Formats: sequence, C-alpha cells, structure tokens
Amino acid sequence: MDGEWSDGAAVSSPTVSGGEGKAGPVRGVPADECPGSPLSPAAPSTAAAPAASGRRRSANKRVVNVPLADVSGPRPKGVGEGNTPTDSWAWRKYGQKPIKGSPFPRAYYRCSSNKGCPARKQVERNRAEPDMVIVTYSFEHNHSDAVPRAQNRPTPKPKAQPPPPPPEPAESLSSGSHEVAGVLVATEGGAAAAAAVEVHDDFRWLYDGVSVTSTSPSDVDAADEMLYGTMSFFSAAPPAPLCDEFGDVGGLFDGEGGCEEDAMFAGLGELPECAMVFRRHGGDGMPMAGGGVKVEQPAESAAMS
DNA sequence: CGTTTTTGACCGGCGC
DNA sequence: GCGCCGGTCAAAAACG
Repeated sequence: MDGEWSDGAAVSSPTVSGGEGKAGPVRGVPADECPGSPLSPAAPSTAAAPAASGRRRSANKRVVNVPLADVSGPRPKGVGEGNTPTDSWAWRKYGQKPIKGSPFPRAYYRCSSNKGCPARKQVERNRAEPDMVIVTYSFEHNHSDAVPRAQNRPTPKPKAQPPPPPPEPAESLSSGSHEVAGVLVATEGGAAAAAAVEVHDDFRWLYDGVSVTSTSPSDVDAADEMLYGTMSFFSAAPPAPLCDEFGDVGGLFDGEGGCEEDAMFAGLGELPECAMVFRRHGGDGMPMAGGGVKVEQPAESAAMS
C-alpha cells in the first residue's frame, strides 16, 4: 500500500471522508446502524448487524487519535493482551490485520458487553506517530450505555481490577504528560461537535481530552457519532487506573524494537481508555491543559520520512 | 467451565 | 477484467 496514512490518510487528516483509505462510495451507509441515540434503551434493531450486510461497511466512523501513554510493564499474554475496552464496554478482539503502508497492524474489536451489540472499533498505531493510536469506532452499542461485561459476564476482565496497579496512574500521567492533555475535536461539522458538547456538557472533558474526528456521511450523523464516540470513551464508569495495559506498550515502543509487533498490538486497543482516564484525572485536578494530545493532523506528518 | 485471544482463510468491494 | 486490500468469520488454544 501506498499508504493510506501517507497518502490520504483517511483518518486524521483534513481529508476526512468515508473513513477508510480506500474510500469509496461507501455503499452501505447503514443509516440504521445509528439510530441516533447511542444510548437508545431499546434499539432492538441491532439491525446494524454488520455481519449480515456483508463485509465492508464503512458506515459512520469516529476516528479518535489517542496518545500512547508511556508506561512500562510487561503484561501477561493471553490475558488482557492489551486491548480491551476503552469505556465501560467490553471489547473482544475478533481480528487483526497488517495494514499496508503501515508498519503496525490493525486490530478489530467488537463489543462483548452485549451479544447483539454491533459496536465495533478498530485500533491501530499511527504510523507517523508511534506514540499515537488511532481508534476508529463504528456503530453504536445497542444496549444501555454501560452494561459492562459484569452484566453478561460474571468474570469481568482482570484488567485493572487489582488495587495495586503496577504502573501508578499518576506516574503514567506524569510520564506521558506530553500527550495527555491535548485538546481537539475535529468533526466534519463544527456544529455537530458543538451540539455534542452541548448535550454532553458533562463530557466536555472528553472532547477536550481527545481528538475526535467524525467521519460520517452526514452532519447529523457526525453529531451522533461524536456523541457516540464520546460516550464510548468514558461511558459511565471510567474506573480508575486502567492504563496498566497500554502502559507497557509505551515502554515497549520506547525501549525495544524487537518486540515492536507485540508492543504495537498491545497498545492497539487501550489508549483510548487511558486517555480518557487521563482526561478524567485532569478534570479532577490534573493539568489537562497543555496539550499534548495529538490532533488529527495530516496523516502524513512527514515524520516517517 | 467460560471467555477471550490468536491465526488463517474467505469474501466483498474498489481501484486501475 | 484482474489485482489488491480491508474486513469479517471460524476454529483452536490459553488463561482466569
């Protein structure tokens, strides 16, 4: 691949379009996928059922650029692998593929909180910015916001459950401060963003903390997506230190090159959460400002060269 | 025992 | 029409 990232980067780039590098006339813009209310109590339509629609459905996508927190800590393999939820939902990895043009593979996650939840998310490292992770959300959860695995699964994820978190959150923040604060919300329609913020006054911190790029076919959707994406991020109960997973990612990247693959995978699916946590901390009493968060920049970034 | 993660293969769609 | 790439599904293995 010539590089979706380097060429037109559908993601963090001013050229936000269908959402994917391929870009095309998004054949199936599943308008149904997004009922409009991310938290639709009913939403039984699960219509989204992507699987049925065929494969490529670049419907509404929310691209979020999340900075990779720099933490170090070997994570057991097979357990949390390092990808999971970025919100209160449980994400199950259902695939991973190397993307052409990018040294980092892309991981595909599905919401495991609810059986019929069409919510999906793709996590991949920013080729230009290894410290950044691009999370693309697709579809929304058809179940109440945070019906975490707890409801469906007796055994949640032994993730950041242990009280004694290896990597101190505070430390992580400090360490990754350079990217924890960023603030930027990129949406197709500023109005959408505004609306979202207005609606989610509470979530403002989130908007501020993470750069969200909504790539949707319509402004309306954009707004929805924004919300959706946001809610996905902090949803309802953003616990405390859940940055124990990607933390190690940062370390990997920072330290070893041999494990790059492993590392990248590990970090693939967690950043968002971290970011959100950070943001939370910031709002709580942390210096969220500053900025560090990566904004949707011209994919290329020319950093690679 | 249940759930999640990992790897491979297949299919569909898009671009040239 | 062919080729390439992305995305999803399926099966197997590992861990909690």
